[in-house]
Amino acid sequence: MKAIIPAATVSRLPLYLRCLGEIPPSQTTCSSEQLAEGAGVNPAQVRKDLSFIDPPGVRGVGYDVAELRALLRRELGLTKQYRVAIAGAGNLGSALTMYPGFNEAGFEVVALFDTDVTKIGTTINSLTVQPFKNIGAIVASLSVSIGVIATPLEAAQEVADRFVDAGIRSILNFAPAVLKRPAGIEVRRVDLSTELQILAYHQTQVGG
Amino acid sequence: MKAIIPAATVSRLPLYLRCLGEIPPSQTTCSSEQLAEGAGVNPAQVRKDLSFIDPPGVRGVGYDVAELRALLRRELGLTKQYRVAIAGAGNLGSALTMYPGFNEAGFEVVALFDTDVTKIGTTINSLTVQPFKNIGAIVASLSVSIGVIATPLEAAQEVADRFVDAGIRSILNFAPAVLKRPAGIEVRRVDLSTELQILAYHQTQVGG
DNA sequence: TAGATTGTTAATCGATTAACAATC
DNA sequence: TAGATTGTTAATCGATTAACAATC
Repeated sequence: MKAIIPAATVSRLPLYLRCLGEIPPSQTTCSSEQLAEGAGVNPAQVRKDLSFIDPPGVRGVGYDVAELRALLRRELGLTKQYRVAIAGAGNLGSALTMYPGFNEAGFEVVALFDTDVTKIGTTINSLTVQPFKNIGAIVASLSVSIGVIATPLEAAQEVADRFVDAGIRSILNFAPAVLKRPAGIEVRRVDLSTELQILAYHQTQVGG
Repeated sequence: MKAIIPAATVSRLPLYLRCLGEIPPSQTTCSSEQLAEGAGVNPAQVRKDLSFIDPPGVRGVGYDVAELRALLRRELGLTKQYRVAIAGAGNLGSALTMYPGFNEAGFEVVALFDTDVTKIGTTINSLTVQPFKNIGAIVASLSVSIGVIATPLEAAQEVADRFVDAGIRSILNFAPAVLKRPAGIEVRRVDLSTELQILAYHQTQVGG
């Protein structure tokens, strides 16, 4: 069992990884200050974060770019490919299916579900929309490990329950719902309307 | 000037608001425990959060649903309508333009920009895609106050700069970039790939 | 050696929560 | 009154950051 990395640190590691990817090959070493700049955090934060993963840093020199990159990928579990299923083939689900960033980051969308009979059987990004009731068999046969909920609010809890039944333990939820789920199931919520509401609050603050 | 509400509290207020919206009209009062359940937090957290906005709570009774709802909407600045401009008319930008949750929450997408000449002039959700270079005039004439970046990474900083030039002070950024910007400009970042990477990390933890 | 930069400690800061008096 | 539930304090917890010895 690996050391437990604080959640706040885990959420910053991908930023460091991205920052490393933007460093030109001519530069073989980088400092915590450079990573901090790229991630928008404090240099001490970077060093503290990296201290959880036994980093390849050399005092007076910095971090070896290639080594740190490989280490971060290993720690984040990105050395293997993850297969993703998306529930909800509406505008958002379709856009996510075609989102290039997922593939770039090593994730592959392999299944797309909907309950709407007018959508089932249609093809989006060379993926045929499947009836949601087949989720169990499809998730098992395609070894899906991450489920994405891109359905309306009303369907979200039901979809989450079926995902869990099908053996999925990681869920990315775009519906504005706080999902009930058993222990051990990780849910990340992306709530687009809430993000705008938070921005709206700040407009009231700065004299807008 | 209003009291400053901690950022963590601000990000939970929309959850309480949503929870209140789901309470049937027959129930005129609700407890911190009920709100906590709906938002997935501790009841003490709810009371503490609400204490920043002088809540209409009555000891032994609870909060008046209608009053608390109105207060939260007022505090979050949701009593007025906000106009939103989206940069990037690709799959994600198109999906966001059609996202029903924005309108439900009181936000109106009034402009959609792209630099791609094959997209300019086409119509998405009855909105004509505009050339990005016209952003200044359009933002001013339509009183846009929130900008959304749904472009590829390469264009994100440039779009942010133009948004700021055009007078936008609140930005929702879907590109995986940490944007440089002047003080007083609020940016919320939604990084879809990073969310998956965080989920991937947890799969390495629980024995996946 | 002098300069640079890490790794780590300890201090600071802020957020969460338990506890309970106030009070309906 | 007894029971319920808020508002608030104080304790706890965890995250951030300044500082600096270690060391290349």
